[in-house]
Amino acid sequence: MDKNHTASVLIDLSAAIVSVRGDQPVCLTVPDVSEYQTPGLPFGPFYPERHRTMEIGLRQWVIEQTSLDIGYVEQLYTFGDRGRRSEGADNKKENKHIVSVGYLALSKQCPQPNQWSEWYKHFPWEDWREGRPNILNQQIIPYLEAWAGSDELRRLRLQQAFGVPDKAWNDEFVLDRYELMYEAGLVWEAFADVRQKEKISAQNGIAMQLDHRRILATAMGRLRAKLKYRPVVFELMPSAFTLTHVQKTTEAILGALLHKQNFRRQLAKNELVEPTGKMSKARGRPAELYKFKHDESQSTNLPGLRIPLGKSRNF
Amino acid sequence: MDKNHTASVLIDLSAAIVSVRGDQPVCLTVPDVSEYQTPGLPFGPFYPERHRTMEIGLRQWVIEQTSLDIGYVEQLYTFGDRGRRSEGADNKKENKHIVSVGYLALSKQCPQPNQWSEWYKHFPWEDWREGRPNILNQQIIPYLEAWAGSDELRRLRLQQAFGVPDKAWNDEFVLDRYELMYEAGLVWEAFADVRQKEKISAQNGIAMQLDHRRILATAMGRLRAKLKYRPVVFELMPSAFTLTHVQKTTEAILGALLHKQNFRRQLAKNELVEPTGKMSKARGRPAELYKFKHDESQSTNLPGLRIPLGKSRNF
DNA sequence: TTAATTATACTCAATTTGAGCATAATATAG
DNA sequence: CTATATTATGCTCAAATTGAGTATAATTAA
Repeated sequence: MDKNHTASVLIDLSAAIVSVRGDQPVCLTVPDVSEYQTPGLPFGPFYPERHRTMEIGLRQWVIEQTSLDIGYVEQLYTFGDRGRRSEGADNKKENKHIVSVGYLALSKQCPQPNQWSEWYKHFPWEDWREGRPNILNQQIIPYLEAWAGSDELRRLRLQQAFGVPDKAWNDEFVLDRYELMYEAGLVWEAFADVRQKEKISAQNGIAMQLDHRRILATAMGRLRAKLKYRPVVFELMPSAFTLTHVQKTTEAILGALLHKQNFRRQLAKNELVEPTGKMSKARGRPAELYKFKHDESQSTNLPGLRIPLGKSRNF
Repeated sequence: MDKNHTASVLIDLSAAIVSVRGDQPVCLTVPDVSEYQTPGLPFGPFYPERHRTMEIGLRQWVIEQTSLDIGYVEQLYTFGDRGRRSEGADNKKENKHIVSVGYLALSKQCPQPNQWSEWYKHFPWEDWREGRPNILNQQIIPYLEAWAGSDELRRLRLQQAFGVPDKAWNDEFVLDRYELMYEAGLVWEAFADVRQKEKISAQNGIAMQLDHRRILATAMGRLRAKLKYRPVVFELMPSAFTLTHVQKTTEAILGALLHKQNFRRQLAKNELVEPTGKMSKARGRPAELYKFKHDESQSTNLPGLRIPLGKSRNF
């Protein structure tokens, strides 16, 4: 067998470029021209001859295509089963297989509002800031329970991912939940057939092209996890900010509310921020403006702010 | 420009297959036939037409080539700059670029002892179980300080990675340390030139082929980190074990000693193990034999044993 | 029989956490 | 101008967790 032939692939560098607008985490998307108009993540091919590393390649085309200042970049995962349907009719003209390397990038600003898509429109079950999302009990869980039936392994995975019936919800398991819903046929992307697609339409969040929603799920989970032990929030903050602003940003990403005083205690103890002396002007009492104490290039390795998640949630 | 030509690559799936033999973490290696006889990690090409996902591809050739039972598998990182030297003379016959996807796999047994290589022979500065390794103060740190000179960024990275002069050693920053040493020309792999290679010979740990030592460093760091919040140790344990055995295995991987009583307290609190009723027979007082309470497929997501690292270290 | 070795139970102070109350400083409604 | 809403910040306090031991038990080896 000709190894070089069957083993040759193209590499796409896909980026979940995340920012926070107001109290909503958003993600840069590009519109789809095809019939379904599902948005997709921006991506570019990796040219090994031009770029020494893949991260350099990624930064390159992000600058070219978006002219965004992305500071923090982290490789997420490499997916070999891109659209997951090699039987599908989609890749007719391409003979080559495509492997996509997913990246998470953080951006302080998000200009051109219509290019940015809110996380929780794609994952409505992930935002618990106003309590347990209705969609869970009304749609997702009943369907998944039926799907699991008496299959022991399925029930176990259901318990792990969604916490049903008696375990706690873990905000980091975004990907596990999405994968389970995919397998159970609860998301649009799981169907190759047009008629089946139309049946579930835009329920359970807005779909994305190819495996892009999966990459976004990976990004969300990773960012939520990282937030708890590395000070990456500051990659999403302007140079001066109030402590409440940091908290709101953190809450947006976690999809959960935090105890205010304890959150500040952690920030203070970890000595991550220092006051600028200036004050913010808003509705209530003015707040001190702070700035991040350290060089941002360090934020990957710094000890980070342990987030006070509390017991009961919702404060 | 012909995009399809310049963007086409081959994908190698490289595996750091880790086990623990006695009190030493080991890694499966394959011997090198070239003049230097540097060992390498096992790897196999990814055939997208044959394997639905890359993890399936990896498991496939591991079974074929090693007939090992690897339970836990985790994708580590995808390296686009394989040998890091596209100018080098090594890839003369190949026109294709190679991207290597690194995996971490855990194995309970390690038969054929000579095929397995001890971690700390490749990374002697990473084992702190008998105190701070001499090689640090005697060789590595002085050299790195000279290399850093008055370069602010270099000194900062030195502080981050090696804790000099006043920060604590972080056992997870294995890759950062290796990368720094690579850049500073402290490891064999950093040189393309034969004469330069011979100058540093086998100091600073046994070298490996291509970027394999980098992949191993990534694996070590990731496993050390994971150990602290997920019960992956049990992927390295036999079906029945003593608590001391768990601790010794954990210490081997972390390269640090732990407080015995507190370690057991964590195990007890997290309800990860249950007694089998049988006893071990060894030198001192016999110890209860335990078994892992949960299905091992769960160990990826379980809450895990928070390791009591202590303040002063060395108990 | 003693010493060395290993296992396990238990203690206790220090620290960290979860959860809350109290008070301060501003804007805005009336 | 005063009351009220709103936000910021200081402080308390019990509960839980952690770090670091001491004490004692059950073996083997000398």
